[in-house]
Parts: sequence; C-alpha cells; structure tokens
Amino acid sequence: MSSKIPRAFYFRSTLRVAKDLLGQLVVRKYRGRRLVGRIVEVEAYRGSIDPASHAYRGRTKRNEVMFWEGGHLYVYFTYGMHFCANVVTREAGIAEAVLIRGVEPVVGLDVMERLRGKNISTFDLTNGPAKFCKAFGIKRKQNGVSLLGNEIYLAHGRRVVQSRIGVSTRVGIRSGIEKRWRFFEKGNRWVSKQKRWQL
DNA sequence: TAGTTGATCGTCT
DNA sequence: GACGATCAACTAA
Repeated sequence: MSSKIPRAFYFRSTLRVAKDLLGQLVVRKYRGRRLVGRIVEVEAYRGSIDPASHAYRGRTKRNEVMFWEGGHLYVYFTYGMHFCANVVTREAGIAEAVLIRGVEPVVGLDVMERLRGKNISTFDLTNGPAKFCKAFGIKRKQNGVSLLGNEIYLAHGRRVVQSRIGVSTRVGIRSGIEKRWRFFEKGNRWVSKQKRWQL
C-alpha cells in the first residue's frame, strides 16, 4: 500500500514539515486492527522562539519528548480530560513539533466510532486534536513512541497541492496569536473550527 | 447559527 | 492555586 515516512522527513524546518504533513497518512495499530487517517489540519509549535509552545520556558518533565530528535510522538494531557498528539521535528535538543488537529478517516471507521462513543457523525469523528486522539486510541502511554516503529507511524499519502493549502493563526492560544502557523486543506470536512458556509 | 458554560486534573507558579 | 494547543451540551434568538 503506502510506505513509511523516513527519519529525514522530520529533520527539516518545522513549518516545512507542517505543510508537507497535509495529505500524509497516520497509521495506528490498535488491538489487531489497523486505523488510518489522512492528515488535513496541523499547527506548528516552535520551542524557544514561540511563547505558545509548551517548551518555551525550557525543558520539564511534561515537555521532555519535544526535545527528542524528530520522528517521535509527543502526547500531552489537557483540560483535565483530553489528549493531543504532536509530531516532533528537527534534531535532538531543539524543541519543535507539529500538532495534528484534524484527519480524514480512511480505514477502521467502525473502531473509531466505538472509541469515540455515543452517536457521533462521521464528520465529527476526528475534526479536532482531542477527537483524533480518542478515535485513534492515543493516550499517555503513547507519549514518546517512535514514528519509525509499528505502533503508530506516518506513511506517504496523496500530497495536498499548494493552492489547496489554507493558512491561519493558531486555535485556542493566548500568546503568539500573530503567528500564522496553522495549515489545513481548504474545504475539507475534517478541518476543525470550520463553519458550514466555509465548506 | 452563535455564544456560553461545565467537566475535570496534571503541571507549573 | 490557577489554568489550559478542548469538547459537548445547552441557551437564546
């Protein structure tokens, strides 16, 4: 089917990686099942130069994984109930990462629906960072896993052409709001915080 | 359709 | 002791 994305992909500039992640596939092995989603919305967070980043004030127990070399998954717990997942970029010691905010479900929809619970429509399954984690069974235990392994990895998908990529400020932050580091596929139904009239 | 609010707890100040 | 890279349920109109 599709091949695993190599380490070198993650060792480039974080903004470049963020844009290139659109259209790529997230593959998750979950209890003998394979879940696949196509990435349609991301946000870049850049350690020491970005006040909105968890790593802005240096290394702590929580943000530890952001300082690892590119190609790892940084999962954090927030609002007392949600998990969000980031793809760590660049070489070890530079704390930058890309938050996965929205994916289009491709394989394993039945499992995703079960993990999300209740009667969730297909369009609400994975259109948000915490929704994606819940639908893909990503929790504290997955913090720090290597994306070059088999539990969770990224694979080459159909790239999103430049003209279809939307750019905006990031969602849900207070500092660093002037930076336009959110990238998404225009018009895709699984982009979060999108109004009906924008589709 | 837009705006508000409660849920809930680990992390850092 | 405050608050957060969120979500879903609710209210108003």
